[in-house]
Amino acid sequence: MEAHADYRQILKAELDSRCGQNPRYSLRAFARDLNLSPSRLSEILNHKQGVSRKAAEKIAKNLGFRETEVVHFCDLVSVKHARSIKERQDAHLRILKKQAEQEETKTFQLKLDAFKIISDWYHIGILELMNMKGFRSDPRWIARRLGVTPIQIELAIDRLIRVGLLRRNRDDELEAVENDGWIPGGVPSESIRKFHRQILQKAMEAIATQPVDQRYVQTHVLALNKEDVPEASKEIEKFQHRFCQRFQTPEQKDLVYCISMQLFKIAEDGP
DNA sequence: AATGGCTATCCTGGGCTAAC
DNA sequence: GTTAGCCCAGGATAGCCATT
Repeated sequence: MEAHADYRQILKAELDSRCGQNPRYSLRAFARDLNLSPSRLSEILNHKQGVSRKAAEKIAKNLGFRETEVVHFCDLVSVKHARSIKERQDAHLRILKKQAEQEETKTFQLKLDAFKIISDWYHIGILELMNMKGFRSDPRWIARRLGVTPIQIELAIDRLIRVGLLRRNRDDELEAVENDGWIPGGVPSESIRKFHRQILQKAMEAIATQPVDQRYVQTHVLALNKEDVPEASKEIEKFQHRFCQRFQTPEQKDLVYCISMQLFKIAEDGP
């Protein structure tokens, strides 16, 4: 059962779902299945009448809810219609508790998703692949291009949809969602380290497998003053920004490339 | 504790309108 | 004509609450 603020929303959603599955299903049919008169159900759905906890329990059971869902449904009813203040307050507290639990689960899932997205390079690969000419939403097609398994791609797509970086349009085709580059849920530093390790691994593979005319690998070793390191980092950042602006243009592309630059210490001056 | 007023639920039955 | 959705009236019932 989805989280709704109102028990009427649950009933309407259920009716809607049943009508979707069976075009001949109706409010009357729903009333029959819930063991209510059609007029009574109509009045409930249209805020003309309320429901007692006892009646709510019967309805929830007729909807096939699990025990905890029955209680939650009854609480949503009680908070609106219970006659005693205490019963309404108790139901309200239970609803708040349940909402807090659901929020916690959702936040945790988002954090896990964000962690996976930044730490497994092919998530970003899928998003970049979408800018390619002839992009196909077929996980097998994407998997072949990125060199990972279709299952990994399917899971990655689900994850990207959950965090709101991807969506499916009416034709079930994947679409990137406009965003400012921020991944919901925050990104733990360990996942960023894992991401960089994977990219370096990919660079090593490229050196071994890609022809020279299809890759560009340049390394310079130079002596630097400690106080110049921040400025050097800033210059690399500026270059990468300029580079991406020049090539990340709206038209369709035919390849996905990775530019990765490192500036790190390989030797220190002696004591 | 018993009582009565008040309010809301629950149900029945009938009727209206619109779509098929 | 049938069906569906909605509306209304009216009565039985149940729970709350203040008063006695």
